[in-house]
Amino acid sequence: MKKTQQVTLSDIAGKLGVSKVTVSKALRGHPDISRETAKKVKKIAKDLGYFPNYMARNLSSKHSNTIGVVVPKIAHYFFSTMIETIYDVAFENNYEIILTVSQEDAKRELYHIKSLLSMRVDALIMSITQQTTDLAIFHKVQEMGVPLTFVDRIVDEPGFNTVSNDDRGGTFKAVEHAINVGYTTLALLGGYEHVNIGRQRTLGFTDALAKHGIPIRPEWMIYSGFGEEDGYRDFLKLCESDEMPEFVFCATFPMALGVYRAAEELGIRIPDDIDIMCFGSGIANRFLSTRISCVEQPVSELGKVAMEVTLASLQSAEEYTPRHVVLGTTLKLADTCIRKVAVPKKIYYQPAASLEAASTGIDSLD
Amino acid sequence: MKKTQQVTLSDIAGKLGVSKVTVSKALRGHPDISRETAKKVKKIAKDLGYFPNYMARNLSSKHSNTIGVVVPKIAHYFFSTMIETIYDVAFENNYEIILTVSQEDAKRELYHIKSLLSMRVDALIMSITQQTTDLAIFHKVQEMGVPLTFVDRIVDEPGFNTVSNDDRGGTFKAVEHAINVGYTTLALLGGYEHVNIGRQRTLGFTDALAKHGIPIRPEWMIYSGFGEEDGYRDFLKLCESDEMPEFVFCATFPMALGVYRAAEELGIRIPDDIDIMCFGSGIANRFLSTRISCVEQPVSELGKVAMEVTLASLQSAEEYTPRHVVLGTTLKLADTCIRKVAVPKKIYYQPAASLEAASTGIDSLD
DNA sequence: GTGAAAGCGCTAACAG
DNA sequence: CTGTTAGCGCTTTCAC
Repeated sequence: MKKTQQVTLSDIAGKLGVSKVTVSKALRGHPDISRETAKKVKKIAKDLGYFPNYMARNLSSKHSNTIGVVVPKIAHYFFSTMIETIYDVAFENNYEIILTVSQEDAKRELYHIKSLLSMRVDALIMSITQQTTDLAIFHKVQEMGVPLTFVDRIVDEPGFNTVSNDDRGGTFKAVEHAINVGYTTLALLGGYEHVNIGRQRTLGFTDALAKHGIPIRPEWMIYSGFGEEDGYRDFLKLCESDEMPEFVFCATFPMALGVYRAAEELGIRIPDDIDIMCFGSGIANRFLSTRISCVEQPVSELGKVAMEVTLASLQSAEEYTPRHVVLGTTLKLADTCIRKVAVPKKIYYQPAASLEAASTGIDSLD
Repeated sequence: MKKTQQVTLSDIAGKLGVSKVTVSKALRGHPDISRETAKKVKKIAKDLGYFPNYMARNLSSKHSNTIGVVVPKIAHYFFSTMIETIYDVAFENNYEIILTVSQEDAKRELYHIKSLLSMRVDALIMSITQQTTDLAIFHKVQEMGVPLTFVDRIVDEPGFNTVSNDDRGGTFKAVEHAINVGYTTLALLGGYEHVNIGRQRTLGFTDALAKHGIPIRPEWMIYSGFGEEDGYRDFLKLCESDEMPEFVFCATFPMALGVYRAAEELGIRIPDDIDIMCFGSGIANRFLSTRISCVEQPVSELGKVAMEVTLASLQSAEEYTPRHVVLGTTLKLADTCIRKVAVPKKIYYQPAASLEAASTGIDSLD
């Protein structure tokens, strides 16, 4: 479809018998222009249905008033909430957001970053994918003088702003709580170790075990991803081991949901047979019959702070000094890990009757 | 922070001793250029870390390869899912999406549309807010020759593309199902009547009642919004009426969730004491102990079709003929409205004992 | 206060 | 195949 001829500054200028510079200034409220002409200009602009052409404006003014955002997912409680806040803060500050979605695909992420750079965004905010390993583009961004803020899924490199949760400390608190509750055999479903949040949450887990002199059992530390399906699969895998732990910590809420579903299908009761906690929460939690106790992360706050840090970098005249903000978490107890309920079970060492029951559960999985 | 001097076409041209036009063409794979020079150009471009400046490109080429999207919310199952699909289709077609969020605020919506127009998006996709009444801007968009596609929350005006659910038919199916199950006293929580989806779903409801000769009782048609809180409040209001219906249809899933919560707090059992269904679903449904039967809407499909329709409008040479796509829905039965279970109760006509129980429930609300 | 000139980085049209 | 010439619509000097 062919666009209608747009009205331009010159159109207004011609109509009023002034130059387009005057119009441009008038429209932007430049002090050069008299109140009177300004008013006249604005009226005509409105009558003509004038819309400034940002492409042209940005081309000459060298900045776009635009911030590029790259996230792995959007139909996801954590990200959509964070993004919504980013939009709100941007709106308050007259910035426009250009949001792109990598779908957890590093190639697509790279594509979007390049695209955003080509659109000449003034700054970049991103949560990297689980696959991202090549950091070259980030250094390129840095060279180009475009402030870059990592949020939640951060990159451990100097030179960039980072805004994250206290992943390690939060996990530590939760796991220590579980230990205090009385559990001595604890497992971790850690997502991916090569991803920052996975690594940090793992450290929080091992910190707690170390502090309380509980030996770490590698077979109880499982990594396969951060999603619900991963949690589901991890839990099944855990069930195959010779001995079951009393408690499982999941690196994300979706993973815990996967565990929840798997346990339900296997007829394993939470928290009676096995107890769980996780990092973060989601909408579904309110509606579970056994709501999962979790490390509550300040989701909106992450987005807000990321924007603030980014705007601050934009303001600083020359080089910006990268900032690193770590937000605190709080333990939120619901229906799990309230008191010790689990009885250590060694499924595969149990009498035949129980074994049978367990495997029936497994079969029902299909 | 000051941006680094960007490398331009001329830089590459200078380095290679050719003109910038050659470079421009080479980079875009224009057939004019020989394979050899093209290769050389690309190499230097890469070495220099060249990024095309889209502002400049778009300014001269008159289109931005960009589609503007305006939605009321983003941290919301329906919209985030739809948006994700929009992003996917855009990506496949080499379009960039500029997403804006109106937060159900008509002023903000208007602001964003203007902004998008100023960014010279090639087309617009939108779901209007619940407040939107002034359609002037949409006609302006039309005049400017920018294809506009409404999705889900559509506007009943000629000249625009619309992609929506079969709201009326879907609701009809559900309500008729409830009637077939045996219910004769049915209520509707309809959201807002002035919003298209509210109006259509209301029609579906009344259609079904009319067909089966069931009188419409205005006090059982409540409107106050589409959110969870609205459903919650509406249900409390319903409870205040002299007589309770056997069945309630909610215009959205969040509303049904509100009803669910309210009922739970009042000690009213679903579906035993009152049965419900709703239009649409959400993540939480899977985890409810009583999963709500619903009219399933093709959420991703809405986004996909909206994009396709929009792209088609973009392709058509001159004027585009507006298309109106209505997507079918399917009835998805879960744990509600399976069979008639409700016993008509007239709470306020019951013996004192029951009355007391009921009001205790209400008190516990705080 | 106002405007003329120059140019942002790129593409389109045409000429060689 | 390659290059020249003209802008796209706006802002930024810098004269007047």
